[in-house]
Amino acid sequence: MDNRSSAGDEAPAEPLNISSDSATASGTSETPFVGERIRELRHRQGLSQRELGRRCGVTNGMISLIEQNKTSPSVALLKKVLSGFPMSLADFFAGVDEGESPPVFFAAHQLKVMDNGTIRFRQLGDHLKGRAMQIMNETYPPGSDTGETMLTHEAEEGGFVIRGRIEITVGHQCTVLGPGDGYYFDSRLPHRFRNIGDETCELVSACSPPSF
Amino acid sequence: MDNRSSAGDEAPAEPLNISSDSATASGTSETPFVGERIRELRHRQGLSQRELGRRCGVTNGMISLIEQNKTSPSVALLKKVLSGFPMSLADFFAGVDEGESPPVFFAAHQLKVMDNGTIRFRQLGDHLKGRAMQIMNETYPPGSDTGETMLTHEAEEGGFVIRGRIEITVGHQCTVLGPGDGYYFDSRLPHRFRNIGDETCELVSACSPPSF
DNA sequence: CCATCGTGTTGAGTATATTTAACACGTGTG
DNA sequence: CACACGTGTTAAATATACTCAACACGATGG
Repeated sequence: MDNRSSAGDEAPAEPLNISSDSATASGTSETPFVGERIRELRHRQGLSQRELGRRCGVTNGMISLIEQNKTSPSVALLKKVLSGFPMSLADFFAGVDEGESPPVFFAAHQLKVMDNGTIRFRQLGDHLKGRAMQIMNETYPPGSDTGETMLTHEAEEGGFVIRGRIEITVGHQCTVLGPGDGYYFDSRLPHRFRNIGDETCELVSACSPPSF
Repeated sequence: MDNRSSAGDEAPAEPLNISSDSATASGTSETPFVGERIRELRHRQGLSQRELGRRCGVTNGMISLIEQNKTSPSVALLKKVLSGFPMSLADFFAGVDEGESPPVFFAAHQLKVMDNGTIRFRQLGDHLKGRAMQIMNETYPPGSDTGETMLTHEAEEGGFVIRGRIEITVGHQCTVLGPGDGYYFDSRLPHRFRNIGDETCELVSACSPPSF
């Protein structure tokens, strides 16, 4: 009935550890910022390790180890610790790797242009990493269509129609918008932009956080 | 020299456990959303537990346990898992307790209008609480001026000029932008918008997070 | 029918997170 | 000086996270 001796169930012939994968995605799984941020938050509130521990139901020793990055706390424990400040998990991780971004102005010809063949996107700025938003000026010729789109990551997007008309479908809702109209929705919902008129449509959109 | 036998070093006469603290701050230290979100993200990418595990260097069994909320992963492991999508810790926790916001379309006459006397702001949506962005269509008559503005809270803002010309000062930088040009800066820097031409200027701006 | 590949789950063993209770150092006081 | 109280750190014990390898179920194909 069973296949216990079947050939290679789970044969990790090679370690497959992160060693070679370390170049992938966002890195090495080390999280030194956790300890630093906890200590900073605690000091800002003028608390000792023991005081904080008593507030949130965690031992002082554990807080010491976390702050020294000698352990990587479980999500559950980290939540307990943060409840002593108080601060949410989202807020804790939100400000982790933000660098101070210098002010920038963009002349029209300096914008990053992406072209779909038909639809043209003019984006504010090139490298969006670390930015809160992706702002674009989009041009839809008559008949153009994005097809059904679905962003994998959590985001919100919205925008204004500048000229022309465009049909927007979000989830099960569908409308045609004209100049001065606007939209705002959760990017995880499937959405589609389609120019069903005979005039080119232009709009300005913003997405937070950036989708790429 | 030492005080090893000192009275009550660390005398937790009462358990002081979370039992009574459970009502404090943001709660019970349970994090059921972690498993749900991981599973959702994995399905959205069409990955099996084993595939995801191989990508990020975590065993399939561990992913199974996480998705069932039978364990609370360490921050380090969660980071490894997310690197398989890829998604940052910040993005993961950012959308944790947001209610699903319904898609919304706004006809031009339904926009919330705010008026400075001279400058007119037409805002996408009314109650911005819980939203990632504040998107506005702004109209600056000739001679209008915001004066020096400084937001107290951390935010970024940017936008496009639709028509007319406007002088924008951010920190120590100053430029005049025309149709098709754009800007993007950190809201904490002092900034000022001024129409020094003889034509009304219109622009679309976005700010994340919303300033009010 | 049995074998093979796929999936997700689970018990046992190992590594590590977390607690408990001590330790070391500094400060003020009798 | 001894002593009480403050801080942060740490060894040993315990609880739990994490891995490894199996198990159970379903689909496909000989």
